[in-house]
Amino acid sequence: MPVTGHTRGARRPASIRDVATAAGVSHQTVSRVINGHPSVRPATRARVEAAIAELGFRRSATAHALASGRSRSVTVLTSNTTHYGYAAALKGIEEAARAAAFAVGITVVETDEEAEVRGALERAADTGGGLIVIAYDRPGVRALGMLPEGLPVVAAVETPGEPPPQGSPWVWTDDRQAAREATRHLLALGHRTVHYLAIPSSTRTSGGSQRAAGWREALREAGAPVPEPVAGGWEPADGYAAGRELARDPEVTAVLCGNDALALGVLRALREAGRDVPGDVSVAGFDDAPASAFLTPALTTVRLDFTGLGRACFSLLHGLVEQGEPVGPHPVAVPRLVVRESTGPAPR
Amino acid sequence: MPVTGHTRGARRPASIRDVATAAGVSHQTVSRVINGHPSVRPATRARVEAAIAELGFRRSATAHALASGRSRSVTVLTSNTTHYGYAAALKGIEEAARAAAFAVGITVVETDEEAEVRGALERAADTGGGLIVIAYDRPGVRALGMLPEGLPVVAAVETPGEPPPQGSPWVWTDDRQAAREATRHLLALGHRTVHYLAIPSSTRTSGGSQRAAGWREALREAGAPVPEPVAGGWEPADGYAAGRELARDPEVTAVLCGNDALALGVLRALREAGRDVPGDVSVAGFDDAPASAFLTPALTTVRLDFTGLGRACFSLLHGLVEQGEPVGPHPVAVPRLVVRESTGPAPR
DNA sequence: CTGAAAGCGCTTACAG
DNA sequence: CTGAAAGCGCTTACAG
Repeated sequence: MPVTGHTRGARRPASIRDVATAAGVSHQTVSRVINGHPSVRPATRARVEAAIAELGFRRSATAHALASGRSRSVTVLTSNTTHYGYAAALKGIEEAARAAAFAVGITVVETDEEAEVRGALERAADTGGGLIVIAYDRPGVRALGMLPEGLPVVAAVETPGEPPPQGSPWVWTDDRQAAREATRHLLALGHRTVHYLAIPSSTRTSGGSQRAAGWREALREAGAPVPEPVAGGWEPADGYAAGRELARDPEVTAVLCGNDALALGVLRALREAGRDVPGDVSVAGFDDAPASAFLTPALTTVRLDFTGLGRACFSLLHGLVEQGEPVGPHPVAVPRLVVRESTGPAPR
Repeated sequence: MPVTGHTRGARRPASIRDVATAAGVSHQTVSRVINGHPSVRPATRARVEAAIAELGFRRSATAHALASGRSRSVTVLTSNTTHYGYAAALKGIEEAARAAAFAVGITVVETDEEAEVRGALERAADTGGGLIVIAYDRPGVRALGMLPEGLPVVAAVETPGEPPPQGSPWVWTDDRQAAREATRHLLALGHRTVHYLAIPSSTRTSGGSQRAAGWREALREAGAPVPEPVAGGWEPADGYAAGRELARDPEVTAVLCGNDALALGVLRALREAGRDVPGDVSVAGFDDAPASAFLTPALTTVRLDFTGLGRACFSLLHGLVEQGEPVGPHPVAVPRLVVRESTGPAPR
């Protein structure tokens, strides 16, 4: 038989009314002091604060949310929590949220199906908190397209190019420029062209991301041939599979990968095929994941500050919900190419 | 001037009362149908359901939580969200929670300071949901020691050895046995002994974890000398630093690492020092992270099903809050040693 | 500066 | 099988 009642001695958490009684004021006054309202006499405030301390009172977040319609919380909508960039952004959001005493919820949306996305959005709206959407891929972009009105949201996007929904602040890093730089680096090494191994992007085609765009631009600027981008995935295994194909083609001497995990798989495939890196082919990645500097060969890659981006997302959101101020789009740390051992002069 | 009122035409979400009016019943009856209460006449139920569909009604999770004192949510308390094991466990929890339509919150606790841990616990309790604590390290273990009563909690622990707090279900993998196996594997290859590079553990000393215990047991069983465990960290950079030291000692021919990330750093350090793996020294890891099979040499490691463990945690918690049933400790998938290229016969 | 009233959207006994 | 009442713990106008 399930026990429902409280055991004697089990302390029900103190409510605002318990505090009021203890301090000899109305619960309304208690509400004022916990909300930092200015018009409370110092002596009154002191009494209330003493009662709060004594009873160990903590305001119920759920009651607060219901009554006020708002809550100190943020939910992050993402399609994934483990891939390096996503995990790092989540980490940045969490750190900033914790510092601001905001609760963080996470809702992952795996597809861009309307019902699934809508459900996630409605649940987020119901919390009375804010929303951060990681819009690097289809589910995220879809969510941005169907935001319920009144929901405070900031998004981490690939590019601020598309029309911002109802003036929501967007945060991004200049992936395109970074890809262009990485490609130029490879071209400057004497490679005739650079092949691109793509991660799934926010657009339908694997060649539609900002990274792909930057790569393509650099190639065109240099008058180099533009090979078809090859569709990769997220994981080393995907890179390995693609790498085996790439290894067969003696024409490929340089490959830029959409992330470091793919590059890692490519490295392995190349080695198995007997092609030396960087002697025969150069490989570069994106992210600068913690492992990348310790691979052999150490990976040339584009350092992206996802954690900083996460923090920026949160601080923008915080401004939005606290001050209600309109906040503009907001770029963060510029990506930086880190040249290590996996890229070198073109063969011959 | 902040706009407070609703714009004309902006739809306030339908409440239980709106539905009641539309269906010609009391809001109480609406409550019954949305909660699947049996005693509702089919015709009545149908009318209510039609009204729900028409108005697009969704029950407010926060009102539900306040009124009932319970909510369909789980908060996971962890010290980290990015290290492989933690991230994978979180992923498992999230997937299972999503399938059960539970919201998931995450609160990270970086230290085992009492105030910090207590705060996190109280916030979790306030949600009216359940708690999953990842207790592989000090913050988590500390949390288990100060659980508020009445909070449904399940923990992922290193070992079920310590006294379970108020009969909470614990989930674990047999890390000790796994470490023992890995160590035996190395010993069987002819190594005189095996060095252990530790991740931070739930106990004060780096040699206090279950992994360390299993390693030590295997050594003792074999009558091999037991070297002092070396304190590592979590990241490849930590493994690299430790690896440089290890590389100096010609006596070390086999090293077991507390996780794959450390092993990756050790691999690099060894190579830089001119020591061949596995020719001169064998290296094994723990986790079987996605990258490990694609390193060169491919890493011998212990495969741990963290995602499954996360799922198990959630399902236990689900049982706890839905059926109120007491649930016992619960082991999950046995770890499995995966032998690849980084371990081989002892030199000479 | 402070209090009495009403209400946020639901649930929980209690009647019928 | 269904409804009227009270209440979850807070906040929001409204008075004074």
